[in-house]
Amino acid sequence: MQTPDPFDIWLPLARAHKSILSSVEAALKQAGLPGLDWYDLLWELECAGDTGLRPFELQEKLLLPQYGVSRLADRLAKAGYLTRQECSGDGRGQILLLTAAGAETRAQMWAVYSDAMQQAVTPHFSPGEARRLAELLGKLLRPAPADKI
Amino acid sequence: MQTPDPFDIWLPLARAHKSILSSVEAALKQAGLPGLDWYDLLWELECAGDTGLRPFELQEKLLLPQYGVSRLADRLAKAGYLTRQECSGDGRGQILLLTAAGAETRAQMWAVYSDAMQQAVTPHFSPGEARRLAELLGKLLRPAPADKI
DNA sequence: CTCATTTAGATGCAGTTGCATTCACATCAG
DNA sequence: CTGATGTGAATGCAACTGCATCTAAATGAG
Repeated sequence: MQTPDPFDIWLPLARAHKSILSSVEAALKQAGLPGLDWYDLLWELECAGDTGLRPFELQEKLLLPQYGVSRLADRLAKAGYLTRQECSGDGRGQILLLTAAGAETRAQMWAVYSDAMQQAVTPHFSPGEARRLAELLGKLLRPAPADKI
Repeated sequence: MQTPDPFDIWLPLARAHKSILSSVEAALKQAGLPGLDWYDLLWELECAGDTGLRPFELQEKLLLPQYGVSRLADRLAKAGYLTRQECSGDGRGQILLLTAAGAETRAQMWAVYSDAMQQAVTPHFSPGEARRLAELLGKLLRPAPADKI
């Protein structure tokens, strides 16, 4: 029972990622909608509701660098999809809030996004395989079991 | 037995991809080496040997847009890692060939790349799980079974 | 309180990407 | 041969990214 080659996982994972991503991005562009980076931010803001989110919180949720969030938020604000509100209690900070236009756009994007994803992923698997794959991918995200490092 | 949600696969896949990718890129940068896009191209050229490769062939292998290959090749050429040779038989084309320096760099990169990948992936799985995951990811790449579309 | 350190966020600059266009050669119909 | 169409590759421009740095406010030691 020899150690398996991590590239047997990485190579198909990377290719699958690239190919799914580009098909979804193409569908969004085709529909005249923004890209997935915008979607992810809009979605997090929608989840956060009236409380909004601080940029540094988004940074963790979206796995983006600090300046990435700063500029992404700039663009979304310029598009009217979010507002920056002063942060009571921390003069350095700000709170990002979704606007109605932002929510609207997110909803439109969702229709396209979910449909494209459905087409890109579902046909390849039986329900059992899909469940198993989701489970195994999940293991990549959790911290590794201590005894295997 | 209802249809599974493709996002149960996509979300962990995307997160795993981003997190593995950034840890590997960080390791390469840390070692003062170029990024994975350079590696991929160098590797393909190495596989191609003396025959070399046409840019449009790399385009397919690397899933890059035409201008992406054109510019990536520019940079690699400027670094001395490949040479462009006139293509006998097609006056529009060219043949890209790996140089000794390119091969050397690819080898150095491989040491770092494979080690980082090992650390990022292996600890999360038993050998059986790894095999199964590789197999399932492979299914995402092959054309979908006709009866499931 | 005062000064040093840390944290939230913005930004200038250089390098990279996406898009559309351009150029050059190839191919093919007539 | 001649012009129309197709294909391989480069490039100008605008948008985006990474990096390093910068400002302002918070925190914390003395």
